[in-house]
Amino acid sequence: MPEHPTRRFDPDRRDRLVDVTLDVIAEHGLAGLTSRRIAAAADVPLGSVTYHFDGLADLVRAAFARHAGTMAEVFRAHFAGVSDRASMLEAATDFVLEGHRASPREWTVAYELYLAALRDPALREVTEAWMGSSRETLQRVLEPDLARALDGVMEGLTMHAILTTAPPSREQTRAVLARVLEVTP
Amino acid sequence: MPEHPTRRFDPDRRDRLVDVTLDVIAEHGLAGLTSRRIAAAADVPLGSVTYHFDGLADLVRAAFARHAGTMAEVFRAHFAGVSDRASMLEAATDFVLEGHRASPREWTVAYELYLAALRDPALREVTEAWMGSSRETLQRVLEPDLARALDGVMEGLTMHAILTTAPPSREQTRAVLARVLEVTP
Amino acid sequence: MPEHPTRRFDPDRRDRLVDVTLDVIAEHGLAGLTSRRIAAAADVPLGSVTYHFDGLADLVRAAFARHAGTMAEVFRAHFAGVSDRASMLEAATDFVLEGHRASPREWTVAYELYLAALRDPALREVTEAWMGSSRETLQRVLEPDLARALDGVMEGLTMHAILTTAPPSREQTRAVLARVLEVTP
Amino acid sequence: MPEHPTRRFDPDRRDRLVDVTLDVIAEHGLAGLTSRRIAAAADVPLGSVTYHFDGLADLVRAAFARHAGTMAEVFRAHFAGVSDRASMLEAATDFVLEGHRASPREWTVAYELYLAALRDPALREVTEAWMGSSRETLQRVLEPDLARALDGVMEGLTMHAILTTAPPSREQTRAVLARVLEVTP
DNA sequence: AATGAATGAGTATTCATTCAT
DNA sequence: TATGAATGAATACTCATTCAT
Repeated sequence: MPEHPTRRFDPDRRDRLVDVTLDVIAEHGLAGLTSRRIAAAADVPLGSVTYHFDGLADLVRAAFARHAGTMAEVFRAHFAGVSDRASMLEAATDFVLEGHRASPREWTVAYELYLAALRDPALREVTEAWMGSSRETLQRVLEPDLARALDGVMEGLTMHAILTTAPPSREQTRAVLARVLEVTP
Repeated sequence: MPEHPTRRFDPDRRDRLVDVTLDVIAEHGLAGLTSRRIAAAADVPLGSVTYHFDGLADLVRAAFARHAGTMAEVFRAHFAGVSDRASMLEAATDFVLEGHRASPREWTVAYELYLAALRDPALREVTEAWMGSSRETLQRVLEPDLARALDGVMEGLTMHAILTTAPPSREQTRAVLARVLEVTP
Repeated sequence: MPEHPTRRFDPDRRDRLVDVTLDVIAEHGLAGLTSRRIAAAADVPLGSVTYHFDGLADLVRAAFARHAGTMAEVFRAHFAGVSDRASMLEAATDFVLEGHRASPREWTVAYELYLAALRDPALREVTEAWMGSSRETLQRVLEPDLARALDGVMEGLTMHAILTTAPPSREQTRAVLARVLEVTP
Repeated sequence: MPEHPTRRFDPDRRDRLVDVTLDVIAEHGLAGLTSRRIAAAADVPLGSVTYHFDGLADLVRAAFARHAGTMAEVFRAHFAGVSDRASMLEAATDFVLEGHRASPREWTVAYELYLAALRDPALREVTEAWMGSSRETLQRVLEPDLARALDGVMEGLTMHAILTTAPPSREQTRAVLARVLEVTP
């Protein structure tokens, strides 16, 4: 008695493959991503992967695009209530600290995307769009140069927080962001 | 007609394999790193790779360790002449701008290392040591918290500069670093 | 967004599949013949191939049978006006020269059929019938042995003409056929 | 106890793969040629095929080249003792009759080569060289035009003899060749 | 009657690693 | 000491065919 009694109808499969691909990238890295692992994680026969996508690269692009879209939306939502620099400071501080605490998986995938984008122009479009979206979000309150600077600074602080075993304190993070934003802490 | 005319004496081979491994990682990513590519790039027989190292993972660790060591030393040298916050500002600004201009290859490899370290504890030691060295360098002039903050900020600005098609201007970079360092620009 | 806008009524589809199969064989060879290529070339959904035929082998047989039938009819028509050896010589000369010039595609398919027939008895019937028809056509004017000989000789000359980059001249071809037919040129 | 006790040294393997490839082509046709079948027929692990050759196409080219070379040499040897048209007639008659009787396998492979050459320029070189060699052999005794004609005629008669269930008689074959060669039978 | 989704067997090829030489 | 030949596991991908809809 087979484990999959010939599942003939599964309309969300394409979607699930994309999600599962991000899981596999998070766990094994792009270097450890294989069709087999994806198929196994999605509980789907191997041939299904190349049936739904034009090869693994195509699936990877779809997955990264979804990830970037999700991340951009999370970013937008996180800063939705911000109306001035003072509240921006609080939101940015939270973002860095929560970011590395609550979603290391997401950041790991994001860094894989960054790296892959250096070699794949199609992914470059994804990262560009994501960056653009982030800056737009920040520019609701900040002038362009400052938005860009803050974006870079948050990125660096988050990254270091994720890479370090000893994460920074809230005060440290808040203090440096306050100076970048020229807000008196 | 052998491709390798029996090069029997080649004492630097182990070293060269390590260097060449970094080249291959820079060009093809960790995902595209194979023993065969390394051997070909080093103009060395395939068996030589697993003869000199206990498998590919071992060679990768040696390569990343060398890379981190080199980068730490470059960092130390770059900030060697810094004696106060004002000169630190200039050095940091140069570092970010030159970094993304002059050595995208090195940064690419560094990001590969960061990601790989998330999964390989042995590499984690390498990144920790590197980070420690960087902070030590900065702490010659800055108090620990500020050193740490500057390190993260520089990382983020460099990374964004490398990922973006439109790099930041020197003024922008300098301005944000000045605020982080609390130096009047 | 379906690629095929539900073409529900298409009575000639079976026929078209047979024709298109010959096209694909001509272009990619029997080794490169796949259901997918046929479906794509016929602008028909993949399932349609195995819906109308009992598998690919069945379709291939139908296609080769049609090809042989068409070729036999062309042959018959070409020699329809021949009434004696002299006019046979002209017709045969034309056949060899036009054959390799005007329809290399058809000969290519024919050779694929010959080879496939060596392994598939069902196709053997097709080639036997075709050969029989050809001889019958020639025997309208020639005695059996000569008909058979001429058939073989024309085959060989056509084949060499198709395979060679430098095709033979009309005079050469005519001269050798004249001797075979014992007609004073 | 494995059937292959890790056979580590087998210097003729490359050669054997080429020979075995011709066997598989003879039995299954180019359409039925796979690396697995070759490996199994050569009693060799699968990876060995692509270790010794740059892909299956490369091996196929090597195999066809060897086949053509062998066939050309057989041809040369067969006609070595011929000194005039009369002895040429006998040799040619034997060639056609023995050819289809003694070596249908060889001719099958040859026809596969002809077809493949229509699509692969590299194989075209092989067939051109073979044809050139054949004509050279015949031109030792015959003028160029006649050599060419005889070559084509023998090809056609052999082919028909192989394809037909009822082979031609020696008298028939001899008679038509005599007329082509303008020798009184 | 017709098809798009699905599948598992099969494809060529690449891989890190082993080991007889 | 060093290597080229060798291997079997793994790779991505294609295939003819099935079948629920």
